[in-house]
Amino acid sequence: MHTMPGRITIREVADAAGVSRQTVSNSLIHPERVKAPTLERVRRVIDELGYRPSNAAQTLRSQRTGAVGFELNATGAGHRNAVAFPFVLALSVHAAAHGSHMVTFGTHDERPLLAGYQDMVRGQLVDAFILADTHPGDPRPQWLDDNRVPYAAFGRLWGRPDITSWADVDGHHGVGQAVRHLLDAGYDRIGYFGWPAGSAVGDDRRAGWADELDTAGIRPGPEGVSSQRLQPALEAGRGLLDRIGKGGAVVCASDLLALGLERAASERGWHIGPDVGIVGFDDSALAELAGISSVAQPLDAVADHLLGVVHERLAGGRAPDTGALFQPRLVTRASSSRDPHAL
Amino acid sequence: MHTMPGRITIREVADAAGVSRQTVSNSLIHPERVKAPTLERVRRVIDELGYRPSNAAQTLRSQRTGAVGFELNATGAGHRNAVAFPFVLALSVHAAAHGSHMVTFGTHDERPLLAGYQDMVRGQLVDAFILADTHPGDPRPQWLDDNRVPYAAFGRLWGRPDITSWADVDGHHGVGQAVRHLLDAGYDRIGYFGWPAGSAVGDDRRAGWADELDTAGIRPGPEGVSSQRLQPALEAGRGLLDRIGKGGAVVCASDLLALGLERAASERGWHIGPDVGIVGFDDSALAELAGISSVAQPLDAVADHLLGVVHERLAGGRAPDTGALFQPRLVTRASSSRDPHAL
DNA sequence: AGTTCAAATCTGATCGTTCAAAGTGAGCCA
DNA sequence: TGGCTCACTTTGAACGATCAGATTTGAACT
Repeated sequence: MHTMPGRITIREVADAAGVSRQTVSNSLIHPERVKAPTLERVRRVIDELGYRPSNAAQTLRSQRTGAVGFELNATGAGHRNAVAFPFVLALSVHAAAHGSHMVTFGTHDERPLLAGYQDMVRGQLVDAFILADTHPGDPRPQWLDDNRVPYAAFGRLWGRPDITSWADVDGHHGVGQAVRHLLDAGYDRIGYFGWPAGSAVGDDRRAGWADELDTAGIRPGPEGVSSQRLQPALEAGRGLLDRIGKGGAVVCASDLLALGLERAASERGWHIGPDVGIVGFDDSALAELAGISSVAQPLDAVADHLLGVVHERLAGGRAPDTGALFQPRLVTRASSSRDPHAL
Repeated sequence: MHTMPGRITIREVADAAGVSRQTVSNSLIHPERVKAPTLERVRRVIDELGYRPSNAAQTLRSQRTGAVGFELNATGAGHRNAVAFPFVLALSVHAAAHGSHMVTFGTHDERPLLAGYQDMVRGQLVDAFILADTHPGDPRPQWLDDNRVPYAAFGRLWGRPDITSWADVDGHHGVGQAVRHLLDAGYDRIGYFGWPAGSAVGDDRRAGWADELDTAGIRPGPEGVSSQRLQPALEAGRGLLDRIGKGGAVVCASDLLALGLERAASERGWHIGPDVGIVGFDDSALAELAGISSVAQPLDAVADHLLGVVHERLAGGRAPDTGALFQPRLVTRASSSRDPHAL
């Protein structure tokens, strides 16, 4: 009856239901335009035949692909993709609710190939992009704006208030939460383990620590500094531990730094939690594995928001007046509890 | 002259170059059909206007989207996606060379929604799928085969020799390499730290250890067993260390187990490498961070191969006669060197 | 000049969907 | 009965590309 490799098209459905193509189309998109008995008949046929509208045909007609592009960079593997990976998962989950889907593309180079972004839009592969991990000096937002390529970015463009299509996580507040949590838990000195000054994200997090202690009327504890690698973090962590001493606690700028500190403590036989409190940042797999409390970024909310922003722009709306800041959530584990039995 | 929101279409290029649509099309797909001067003129116009063929139109015409779907599951985050994430990166990078791109979709449920796969094909969102992390009992391959949905899987279907669209990594051989490496490095006892017996992947890796030692004529060292979580691995690691003793080495079924063992050793002040050798499996970020030698899966080769398989099938070819097994590569770090100065 | 033939190029049809506009028929009122 | 409205449904055209088949071009040969 039907041709062998045949996809079910709207025409087959129309014929089987004894109506026109347009009525089938309406049954799906504007059901209120179709009389009840007809609607039901069409729906039954759609169900029976397993009809699904062709995305390609819809795209061609509407000039909208419904796809959002996302770059995965092969170079910054561990460091950059630690955020990008869970984030692309959140995007993929939430895209469905926005009637779209994610198209990922991988790049090798350190610097992104900007022209590639434009080609994908021109080739109607995607309508827009979500950028992850934008950082000061990232050329993408500026270039995409200049070239009218729609996008929304995860990460503030510090120092560029004119670029507003972003969402970010309030690290300042997140670290503040961590400090408060450690004070409540009974630690009497709260130190900070961060990155060298000068990075916008790092400075923001450190300020969250300093400000929260100031608010609480407590003297800042000792500070340690390390780059975002384990060995340096371990070494700097040793020195920091000497200055913190048992009974103190440390908020770290990242889970990696937290892990380095945790190792330094384990090395000298200290019990994490009872002897020294530790809180990391990002709530990555690292923190979960090592049982380290951490500040979790609300990736689902960020992903959902950014998808909303691009769809708004595609629907003709303008760029938002300002970026959106989301509040992170503290995930507590044994590393920030003085009670040795809390596992 | 040109309409405001206007995409550049093949027609605009044709008009600007003074040729027909078909000649433009030929210039891109069958350049040998176009006379040299014409070709050059068309190419110049394409360049000037920045023309890119509409993927939607091409898809509609050819009934082929050029997209390959990939599921990211939100539930098994740490555990399952540890493989899935680097793998989707490899897929995204290699898809370009196959003239296609990856479409990711996220699912919440533990069990995948099989009908969703079929819908995506019916809706012409993707032509086929790549599955990651297939495991015994995974319903997807069988179901996709039954429903004529093209796919290729990363991971053997142990015990189902009739399902052949897969590629996998030869864990047996990889562990064997690790054993040989440790022997060459001068460790005198080689133990194994694995998962409870019964998992196909785990048993395969363990056999690699036993067989390699057998070949070398050396008695198997002690064994430890733990589930794939850090705390149990740490505890089991303590016991295993007692039995291994200084001067021995351990091959682990995963980087996570390796990390647990490494902590157990650090705990008692042993130096990783000089006092006890450790090799993990997967070469994940974990291993890199902790400086643990590990067996790296050739994800690039696997991704490239699987994309080749699906495109072969889409081109009309049949399923391969047999799956493909790729050889992993040992990445050596300080954890498997007796020389304390090798960092 | 006329014929032949291959190379180069062009035209028409098509893929599946949706918008805009046109068509149909029942119900109502004068 | 004719005219009008309203609710529902259908038809034609368009989105942009490519294939198949038609047509033109030009060089070689009679």
